[in-house]
Amino acid sequence: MSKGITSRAENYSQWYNELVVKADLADSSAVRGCMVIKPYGYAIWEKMQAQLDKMFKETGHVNAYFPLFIPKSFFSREASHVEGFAKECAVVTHYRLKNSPDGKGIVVDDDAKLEEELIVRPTSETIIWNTYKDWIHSYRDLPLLINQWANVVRWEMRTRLFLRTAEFLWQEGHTAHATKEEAIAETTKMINVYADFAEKYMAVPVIKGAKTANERFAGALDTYCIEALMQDGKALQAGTSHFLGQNFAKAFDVKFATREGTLDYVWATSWGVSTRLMGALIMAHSDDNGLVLPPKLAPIHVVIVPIYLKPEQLALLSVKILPLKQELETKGLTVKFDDRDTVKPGFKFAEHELKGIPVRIAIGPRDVENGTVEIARRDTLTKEVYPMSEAVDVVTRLMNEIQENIYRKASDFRTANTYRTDSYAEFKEILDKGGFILAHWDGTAETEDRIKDETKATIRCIPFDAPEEAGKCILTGKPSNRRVLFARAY
RNA sequence: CGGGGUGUAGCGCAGUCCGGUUAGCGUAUCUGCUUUGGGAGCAGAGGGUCGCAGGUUCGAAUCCUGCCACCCCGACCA
Repeated sequence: MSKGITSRAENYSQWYNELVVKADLADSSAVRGCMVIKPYGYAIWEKMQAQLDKMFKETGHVNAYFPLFIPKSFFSREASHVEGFAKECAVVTHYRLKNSPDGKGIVVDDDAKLEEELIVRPTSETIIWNTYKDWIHSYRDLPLLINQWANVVRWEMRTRLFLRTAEFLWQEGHTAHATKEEAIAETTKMINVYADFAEKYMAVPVIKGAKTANERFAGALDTYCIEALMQDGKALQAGTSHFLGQNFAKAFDVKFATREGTLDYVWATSWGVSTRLMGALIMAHSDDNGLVLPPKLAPIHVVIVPIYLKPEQLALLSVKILPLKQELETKGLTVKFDDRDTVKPGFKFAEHELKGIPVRIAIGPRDVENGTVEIARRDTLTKEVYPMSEAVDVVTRLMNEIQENIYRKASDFRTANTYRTDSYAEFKEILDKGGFILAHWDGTAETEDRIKDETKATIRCIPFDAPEEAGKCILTGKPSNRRVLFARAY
């Protein structure tokens, strides 16, 4: 890496603070571990939301909303779930404040203690399954395919902007099915939706696979995930889809009358992606000049910068620019005409690059004279002069080219940083450089833990497409029949 | 929760060890003129509970005590 935003930083938090703050995406908030998502950052999230929501609906899901507060007793009904989440929950214990007797501000009113504490949801399985009990009685009520867009709170000991904030925005799908097979099919379907979204929209290549028992969601029988590789060589879990079996149905007593007239517990799945995807997007593509956004998720596709000396010249340029803007908009593009007279063109160029706007058009008096425009692309930082008449075609073509190019770049990067090794010594060396490692593992939690302790590497997943291959565990030498994906992760 | 660090103008920092002019620099902001095809220049102006509370002192950003907040490293983490 050369000089610039990505290389100046000594660690990723610093990298992040520098880029995220400068590109106007988010700030740390006054509240521990939380963030303020700024308008430009939120606009990117809205684009993600819109596309994901469309994909959920295309796969038969509908949206609903469930409470933020979960009675503590709900939580303890599923044993492994409470074990997985209890340590990191925010708890509401009182419902009133009062003026402090000493006149110094406000204190919690001890008389207003809740009989049962409320947990601020870290995930909604429990409150949703408590509701599903009333909604599901017959096989005719199934499948129930619901998604919720919400905020959740997890009081993590250590937070990182976008990657692990105390409060974050996400969607969580919660489905109920009559059969095990159907629930597993749903789990697979949704991990595929996530993978498609990551690759086709975010332009981030991902590896689909199953989590090991150690890394599985608390309360799930199986967890599928997509894993992406960031530019610093660390892995990021970008989305998960869980097969919950009948665990929650049993915990919340959700039974249904089958077609055959028997009574059975329903089969469940849950799946989610969060604002962490913003982190993935930033870390996967950004360069030393700032953010690089895939056109399909960029809030602004094209910025037009007029170059002029006097206000009269801006008026003349506008005559050329406004019709061009309009024509681009009819092609479905979002176009910003940056006619601010408070900053110079050079400043605008740098600013739009920092924000990752895919294409920039500059028009000055020289262009008006020649009937041309200058078109610059963010991904390659190259610029060329075209006849005005070709501008719309060039820009629409560039949208596809840039989308493909940044995917290819990320994909090439991943290929170059994915290793296979059968030597534990080499395994450790590779980890220090960063990247994915495909290696054999004996399948035991003990080995997985020991590797984690010794190297900080975790098994990201057992890739679905891992071919059968006889080998020996990298640590113990015991037999293994396929390679699994190791990496240091966020 | 353990280890380390930092709190001084919107932002970034110096000053603190060794107390002493009116608390300073960069940047941003405002005004004016000149500039405008890659982050403008000059001149002037405004902006401060020095994290909070107490103490020592003729005098505290600076020393002492207590507290708070944030950041980094670790433990932890669908």
